[in-house]
Order: sequence, then C-alpha cells, then structure tokens
Amino acid sequence: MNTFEYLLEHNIKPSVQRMAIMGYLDSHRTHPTADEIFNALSPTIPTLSKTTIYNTLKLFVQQGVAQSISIDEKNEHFDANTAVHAHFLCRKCNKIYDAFIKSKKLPGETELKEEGHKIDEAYIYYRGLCRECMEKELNKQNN
Amino acid sequence: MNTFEYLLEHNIKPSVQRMAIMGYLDSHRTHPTADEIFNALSPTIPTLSKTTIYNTLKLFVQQGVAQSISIDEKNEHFDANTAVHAHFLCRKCNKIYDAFIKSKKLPGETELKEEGHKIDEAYIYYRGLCRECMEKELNKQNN
DNA sequence: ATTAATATTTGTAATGAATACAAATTTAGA
DNA sequence: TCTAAATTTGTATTCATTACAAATATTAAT
Repeated sequence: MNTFEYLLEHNIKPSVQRMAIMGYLDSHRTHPTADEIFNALSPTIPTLSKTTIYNTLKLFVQQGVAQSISIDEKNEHFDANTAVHAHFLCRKCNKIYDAFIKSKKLPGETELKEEGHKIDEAYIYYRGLCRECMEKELNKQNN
Repeated sequence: MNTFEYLLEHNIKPSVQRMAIMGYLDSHRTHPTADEIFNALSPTIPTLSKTTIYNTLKLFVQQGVAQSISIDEKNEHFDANTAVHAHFLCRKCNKIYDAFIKSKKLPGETELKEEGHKIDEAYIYYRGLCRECMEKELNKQNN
C-alpha cells in the first residue's frame, strides 16, 4: 500500500505521524490498541504524543481508512481493513481473529431497514476460546 | 416473570437488591446502563450502592440471565433478553433498538468453528440514524 | 437462641483509557 | 519573510469501572 497516496485519496493530509500510524495499522493486522501503536512507534518518533494517536485514529475512522472494534470491553482496537467482517476475541489470550463474511445480507439488517432506520455501520463479534488456547489446555492435562 | 424463581433457577440467591435489579431489567427493555439502573432504583432502595449494581450485573451476565451490550463506546448497556439478537444504536438519540434474527447460522461462524475456535458469545451491532430522528430532521427543514 | 461462619452489600479510594485544552511546532499561502 | 491555519504535543481532567475493606445480613451449627 502507498500510504501517502492512500491518505490523500481519503482527504487526509499525510503528515509524518499519520503516515506512521497508517503504515503500522496496514502492516500489523493484529487489531492494535492506541497504546500498542504508541509503544510501537514511540522509539522511531520520540516526540510522538499519545493524544496524536487518539486524534489520528479518530480521524482515520471518520475518513473511512480504519474501523474501530469494541469487542474488548477494556480497550478500543483498530483495524485498517474497513470491509465488514466478523471478529472473534479469545477470552484467554485476548487475540482477535478475523472471519470473512460471505452473505451480503447481515442478520436483522432487513428488519431494521424496513422499520425505517438508516444503517451506517455493522459489526459482528464473537467471543470464546481460540484453537491455540484449547490445545494448550489439552497439553497441560496430558503432562 | 417470577423474578424470585427465575434467579433461583439460575443459581442466584434472590436478595432484595438482586430482585430489584432483575425486575427493572425485565420490565425496562431499553438496554439501560448501570447508572440508569442505579438512578431508577435508588429512591426505593435508598441504601443501594453503585458497586452492588456493577457486582450484580456481572453476576447476572455470568449466570446467563442478562447480556452486556458494548455497542456504545461510552457505557456498557444491559439486556434481560439473553437470546442472540441484533442491536441498532442511533447516533443521534442514542436509543438502542432490537432486531430479531431469523437465520440460525451467523456470518463467519462456520469459518471460525472450522478453524477450531469455540464460540461462547455472539453479538451483532448496527449504528446509524433511526427512523424517528430522520423524521425530525425532515420536519426541521420543512419549517 | 447464641454464636460462628459465610455471603452480600456498602462506601471510599484507586485505576486507567479517553478527552479537553492550550501552548508549541509545523505547514501552507501571500 | 511574514502571517494564518493546521497539526502536534504535554498536561490536566473526566468518568465509567474496579479494588478493597468495613459493615450488614444470612445461614448453619451447636
């Protein structure tokens, strides 16, 4: 991805900080929090402020180059993938997994539209235990 | 609903506070926050503490008599309807609407299960502008 | 019934992510 | 270069939620 062009196309002036944050989000599809992004970029941009991270992420969401994920009640997570897709949070390791969505119609969508509501955003969240953590549990028992 | 029996059936000892909170949740399907519940019950139970509200709601969620809705990034909302159903948050009036789900399979669910993850909870959230608020906007323009 | 053990509730203090705000810096335009 | 606007920064604040320990209520045992 050409971060510079991509931001410009979405009416975001590509400052050093914004490029760095977008670049990080694009290359780390791990749904990082504002804090994680700050810790990752702080060494290379020593003057970086956490407020800038928050401001920029809010701007990114507004301009449609990132989506905010509220699957984790503690922290807000961010995703450079703005397409509607499902997220799965593992309660053990707190990793967030993606899942593609095949169907065009999402559950309840038709009903809400028929009632006259205008839908702007859609999120599908799952929580549970991921495969990796389940395997770890099994190994513990067998030792 | 017989609140007393209902709590007992779910291994929750029906104290005065718990009955009141469950009763409120059951009779007010408006997805209230902990604060709203506190303000509503505080007059009738003057000694009521906000910590009790939080403790009780957490217990309710654990025991499966309520679900927590994180559609609103400011506050956690609660719902006595524990069935999986979609929620729509109006960005203008902040009202949360329900929507029934017909299909048994939720988007992305099959993929996640095939990858070996165990799903315990599922949420479907929408955000946008509700019918009522859209009509208000139109009336403003026509005056 | 009294006492002891347990569970629940309460109030205050602490936490911490997110925001407000104003000063400092950078960028763009004349 | 100078001025205005935009962006960034740092600090202070907010506020929902949690931690914790004391107080109260409930249950069980003797």
